[in-house]
Amino acid sequence: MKVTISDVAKLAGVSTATVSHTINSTRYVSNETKEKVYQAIQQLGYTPDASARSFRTGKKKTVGFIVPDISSKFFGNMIEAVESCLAAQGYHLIIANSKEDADREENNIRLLTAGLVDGLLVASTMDDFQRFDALIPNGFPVVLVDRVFDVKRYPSVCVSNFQPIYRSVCRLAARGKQRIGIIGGLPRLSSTRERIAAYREAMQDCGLKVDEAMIRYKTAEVEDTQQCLDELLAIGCDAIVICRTSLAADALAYVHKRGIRVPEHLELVTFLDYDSSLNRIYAGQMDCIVQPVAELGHVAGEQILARIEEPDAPAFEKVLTSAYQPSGAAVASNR
Amino acid sequence: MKVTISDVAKLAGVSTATVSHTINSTRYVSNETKEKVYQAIQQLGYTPDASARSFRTGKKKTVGFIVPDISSKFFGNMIEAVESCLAAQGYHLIIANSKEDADREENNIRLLTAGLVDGLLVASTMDDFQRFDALIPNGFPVVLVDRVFDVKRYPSVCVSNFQPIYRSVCRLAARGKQRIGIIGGLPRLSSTRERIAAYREAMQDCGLKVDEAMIRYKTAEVEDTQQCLDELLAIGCDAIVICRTSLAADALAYVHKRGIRVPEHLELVTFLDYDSSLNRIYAGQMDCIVQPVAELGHVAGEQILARIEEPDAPAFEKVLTSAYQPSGAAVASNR
DNA sequence: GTGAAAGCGCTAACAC
DNA sequence: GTGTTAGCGCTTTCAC
Repeated sequence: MKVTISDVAKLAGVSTATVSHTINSTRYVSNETKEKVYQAIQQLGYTPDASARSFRTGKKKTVGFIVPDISSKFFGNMIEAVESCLAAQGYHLIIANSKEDADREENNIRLLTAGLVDGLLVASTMDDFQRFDALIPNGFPVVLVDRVFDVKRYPSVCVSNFQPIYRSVCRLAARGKQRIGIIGGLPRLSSTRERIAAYREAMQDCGLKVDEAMIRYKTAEVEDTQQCLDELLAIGCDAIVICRTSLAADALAYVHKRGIRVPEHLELVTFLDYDSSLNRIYAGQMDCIVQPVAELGHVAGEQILARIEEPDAPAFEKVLTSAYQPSGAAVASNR
Repeated sequence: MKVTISDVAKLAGVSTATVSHTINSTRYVSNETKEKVYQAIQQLGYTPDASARSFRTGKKKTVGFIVPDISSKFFGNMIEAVESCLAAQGYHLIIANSKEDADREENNIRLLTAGLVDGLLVASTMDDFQRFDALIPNGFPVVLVDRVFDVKRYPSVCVSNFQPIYRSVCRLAARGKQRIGIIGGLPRLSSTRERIAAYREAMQDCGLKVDEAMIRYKTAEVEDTQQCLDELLAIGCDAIVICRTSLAADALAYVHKRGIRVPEHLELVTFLDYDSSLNRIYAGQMDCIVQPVAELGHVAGEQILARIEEPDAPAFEKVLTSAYQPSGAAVASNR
């Protein structure tokens, strides 16, 4: 049978209120009484029931995090940082995987906001702000992570996408590259759009012509990275910017297979997770854009906790900056 | 203000019982009444409160998973599979990170079993079964994942560690290798112990001498993979078996840096996550042991759900087998 | 075919 | 310094 607070109270010869106040340090209890209570708790092996407690108080001590891809290094590292941050404050983390599917995301938001969590972190796969907004109960604490909407109604934590791409293109141009291609991620995501915009702007600023064929997207339809590469190489690209870590390995493998040498025949710039194994092996051969994933997670965790305390604080936008690791730079060793 | 079931009942002109039965399909309700209830729910925007519900029913529809390293590809992929499996049955996943620290694990077990989850998946970092066992409330559904104890009181799902290592060593020996080294993971883990045991047995069976210096462990103390490698090379190893994916990249990078060619000068065998980028690039150069991570997660999810339904079912042990990908084999392409 | 009402275990007024 | 007690929102037994 389950041991309840009144069992403890009975055995200790005090009221349930006293037991509650004792374990929660929520009002003065004499040392003598405390002693009796702890004794009884010990003896019965009592553990307060978390679900009764959260039902009563309305606080779940739990945060939900909806990610588009749990198993990726990018979100994996972020999840780790978020969990650390929450655990330090006695909060738990519920993970939901949207798999880049808006319907799944919608479903997850509904389930989690219905009394399961105190706040929600979302790396949204939605492009429609109205749809997202309609799902969030009034005043429910939400922090957007990594991906934002045009309408800035929710606080967000993300990484600057513009600057590193702009800089990459300029560096390539300065080294004499003329036909710089780019492979983006899902076109609907804010991060992808920002990166492509940066690419266009940099190309123009460097006096290079933007050939629309040099802009490719890695979508579900374009299954094969190889195909993207073939097409870019076919139209004479001498440098390629890769916007997703997950493509970098495929690209390198394929390029090697075709006997194309990096960076002599083709220059590559890629986003890379800091502790990706690729980073340790290939960093010297290409410019790498390393996003501060752990910091992103940490800040996201802090912010959602802050909003749980203070749901009506004004929305803010926090933008972190990526590290830039030029080819040839020494690679920091990693744990 | 929060909309409750009685608000709905009032508006619909029925009792709360009827509302409850309507939304849960738990007893007959006339179509007419149903209609009224749904109408009221719609109108008020009612959502049943999950925490009241779980308090009342005792079912949280939530499973905890304590992992030693959230951000690793191995556990990341497993988490993904577990989440899929649970989500399909309407369950949520709470993730806790023990960071290979027994005290953190203990704390997590305590917190999660205290009314937060219906069942627990644990990839335990503990070596002391008594300690672990004492933490689990009587009859609480638990499934051990990837790491087991000598005492088989809990059901478990893991991967055969013996066979792939044994086979690797035999293959290396057959190719004429004489001094085969091995770098294991944390010595206290069941997986590590099984692998080292397999190594010893295979070496003996192949008529090779086991030099204790050829058995190294990657612990927190031995910070550097390079040091392990240097020492193994110094004592003349002509092949090395690497038991942790995370070491493989470091090892390859270092070996390349030292100008040692694989597999001409040194043969490598490594555990590798299926979708590791290394897999796609280096698989041809070394024998790889690919663990069925997703299947592991899927089975673990199934099993914990089964035990939540049937907590007293006899403990079982499920052992999955790794795939063996010999060097030179074509690498399966990956999403 | 539906309603009334008793709690689930806990916290937090309010009372003394 | 401690006790009494009213619920939190829901499910479910018992009754009609």
